[in-house]
Amino acid sequence: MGIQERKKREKERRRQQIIIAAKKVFSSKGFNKTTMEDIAKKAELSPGTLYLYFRNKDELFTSLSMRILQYLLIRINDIDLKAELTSKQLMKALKDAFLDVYKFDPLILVNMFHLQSSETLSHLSPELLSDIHELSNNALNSIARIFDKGIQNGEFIDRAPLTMAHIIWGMFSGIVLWEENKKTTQKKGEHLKQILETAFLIFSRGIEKKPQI
Amino acid sequence: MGIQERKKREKERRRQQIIIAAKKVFSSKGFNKTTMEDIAKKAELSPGTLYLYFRNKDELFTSLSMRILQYLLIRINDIDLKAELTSKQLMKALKDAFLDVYKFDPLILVNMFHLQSSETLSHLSPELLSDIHELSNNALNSIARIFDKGIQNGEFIDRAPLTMAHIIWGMFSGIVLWEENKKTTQKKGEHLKQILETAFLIFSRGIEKKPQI
Amino acid sequence: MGIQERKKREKERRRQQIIIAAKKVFSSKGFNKTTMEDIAKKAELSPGTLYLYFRNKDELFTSLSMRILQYLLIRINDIDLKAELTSKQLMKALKDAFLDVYKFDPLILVNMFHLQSSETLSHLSPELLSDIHELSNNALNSIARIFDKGIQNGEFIDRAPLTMAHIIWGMFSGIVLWEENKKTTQKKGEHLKQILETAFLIFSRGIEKKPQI
Amino acid sequence: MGIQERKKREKERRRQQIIIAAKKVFSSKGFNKTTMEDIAKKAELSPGTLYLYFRNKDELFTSLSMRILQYLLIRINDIDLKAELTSKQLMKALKDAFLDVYKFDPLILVNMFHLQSSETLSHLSPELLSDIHELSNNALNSIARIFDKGIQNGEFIDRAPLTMAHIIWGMFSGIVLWEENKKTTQKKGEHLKQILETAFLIFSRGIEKKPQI
DNA sequence: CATGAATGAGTTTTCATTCAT
DNA sequence: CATGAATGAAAACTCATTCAT
Repeated sequence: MGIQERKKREKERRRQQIIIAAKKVFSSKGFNKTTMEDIAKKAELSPGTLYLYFRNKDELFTSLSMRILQYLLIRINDIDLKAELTSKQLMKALKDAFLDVYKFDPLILVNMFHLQSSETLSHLSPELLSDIHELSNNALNSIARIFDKGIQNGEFIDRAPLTMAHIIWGMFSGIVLWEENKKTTQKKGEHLKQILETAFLIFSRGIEKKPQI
Repeated sequence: MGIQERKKREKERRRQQIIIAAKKVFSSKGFNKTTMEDIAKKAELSPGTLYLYFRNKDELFTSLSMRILQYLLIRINDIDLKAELTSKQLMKALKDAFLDVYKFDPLILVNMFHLQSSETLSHLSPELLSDIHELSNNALNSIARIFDKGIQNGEFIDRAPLTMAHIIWGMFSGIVLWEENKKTTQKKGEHLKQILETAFLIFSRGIEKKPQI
Repeated sequence: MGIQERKKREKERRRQQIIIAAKKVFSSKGFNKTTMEDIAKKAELSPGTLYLYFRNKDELFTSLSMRILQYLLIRINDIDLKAELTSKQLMKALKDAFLDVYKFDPLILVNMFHLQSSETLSHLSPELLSDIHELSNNALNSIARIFDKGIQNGEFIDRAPLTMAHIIWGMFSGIVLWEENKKTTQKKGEHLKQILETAFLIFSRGIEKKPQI
Repeated sequence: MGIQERKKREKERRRQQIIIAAKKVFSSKGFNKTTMEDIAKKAELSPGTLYLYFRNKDELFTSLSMRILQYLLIRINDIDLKAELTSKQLMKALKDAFLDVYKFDPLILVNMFHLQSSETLSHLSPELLSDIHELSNNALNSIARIFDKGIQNGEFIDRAPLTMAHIIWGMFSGIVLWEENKKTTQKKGEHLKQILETAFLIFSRGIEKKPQI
């Protein structure tokens, strides 16, 4: 059984290797221009091997997107709700989590939006599909719990916490996408971190009953 | 010259026809999976004809994005700053403008984010490229002017108005993207209008010095 | 409408061109080793063009098989039942038809047996599938009618005419396959025409109530 | 040497295991679409193991065909020519032998006809090739001897007995192939046993000088 | 002996684009 | 202007076979 487990771990490691290679190619070539052969070369594997770990190209790219969701989920869950953090402190922690997600991989967010076509979806295995749903729902629910705490406290305005979660995630990813976009099209772009800081400030003030500053 | 003008108008109309067809196909198949033939079929034209109106596929898709920016710009510019509107009323008008943009075309927004892949942009003609930049800058500047008024008034917190414009646009498009995404992947999705209303509420409270409610 | 019709005819002609090229390649390289590119080259077309006329490789090869069934059907239907032919003469005509089918294309018969796997079938369009069924059923029914005449006459033994049709077709194709097989494996093989003559003699005697010779 | 023999027996048993698995996969997927991995999976072995027992794919498939020839040969040779059987009785025995071959393995017959593609045969080892030839020649010669007896008796018409053997084998295998084919493509098909009975009746009458019934 | 991950050449298939009509 | 058949380069994907463990 030790052997079986080790093999499983190794298989998973290989998958991650490929995903990392794919991410690198994707970052430099863009989604459309990235071929399976490019990825194979970067991963120092043969094209055929990729298909031992991913059913098809769409599934490989989808797995890429899942990594960022997984990372977000981990970071969110790290924000310990049990500890005696004030809502203010929780919001700060949430902001940091999001900024880390961005640092983790600015371009992978872009990739996530390729998931939305039903054409792509139809190429995915049902398991992968439900994994994605579970992941994103978990992440949003975790965020919602943070807001809920503030609402219970009487510190936040009384709106559906899940809706708030959707808004903060939408705001975050929208800003990142838009600014990455600007960066490539106009070769400038405000300093993104600065924009995100302001965005989170506005959001925080927006949900607090008695915002200061 | 009357003839020339009519011809020009007709040419423009045909372009719009194609853009509309492209948008429809794109929304059901996704950017990557949409082929020129798909679009030609939907527009009831031959593939070759598409190339009489658009230099190549990338240019066609870019034109798609420009429509929404154009529409947004028109709606924003309709908000008359000279009139005796309070900042509150201006924010309300801004919200309505965004909601109209969404109603105008929920799916085309998604398309806009495909522009950012640098490989697409490198195929565009310089004119088209600068058109896009001008459009989006104009729109953002118009929004920024609204915020600026509120800041001058002392009603809004004192942050760079252009940054605020970026944030509201990012938030808006991010939420729309995310929810449209949910709709296709999970076949459900909160009622988007509701989410946007809450989002604008939070944003408004977030930038007001003394938020009520 | 004249134009439309001409185009349709030309399209059909092109299809036939491709089928003929495919047949040639198939005959010299064997089914498994024949690639789409081989066929394209032989037809002096590009690989992509093949896919304008056939959905995929299986469909192209299936169309190949249909030609022989079509040819058989034509030849069978040429045998005029109304004419004052004796059963004996009808059998002679039938034999000649089969020998012509063989001369038309000895190897294509082999190809027909690739149709039988459900895996292949699943790649075919439903229309093509039903075309095949219709064709083969028509051919068998036509043959059966010939036998029926002899049975009504009292010249043939009284067995289900359709069963007889199945038997003569099975006998014919089985012998052809087997001998073609021998030819390639053993580089010899009885003279096929001779064997078929004897086979038809035996069959004829077998169904006649009072066989001579 | 007892050990050696046991090892040899075990090796042979394993070969048979693989052949049986191959046959199952082959019958559902067809010759061309069957992969070595499919077979390995069905045999609950790894792909590599297959190559310990068979030089390559073609050799594996050829071995499949040999089984049925071996079985046919055994059954034919069981028909004891020395015993005081009339030609009629011999024909009956022959028919039973064929029906048994069919019952033994209806699908493997199909496989035999894939041997004929010359590209497959060129990959075979010379030993295997001559084994096949020997087997099939033996079987046909045995059948021919039965016919010869009837000819000598004056009961059968005077045609080359080997030709007759080819015809009966072709007829038999052709009918089986055709009907199996029908079964998979049309999901119906006359009852095969009935057709074969009629076929043998017709054949018997066809070769008898004075057919009854 | 057995494994099964890896290979990589070979194949099918796609699709933006062109061009003769 | 409009067509749509044809292109062909480029891409995705397959699978018989090998080999280190």
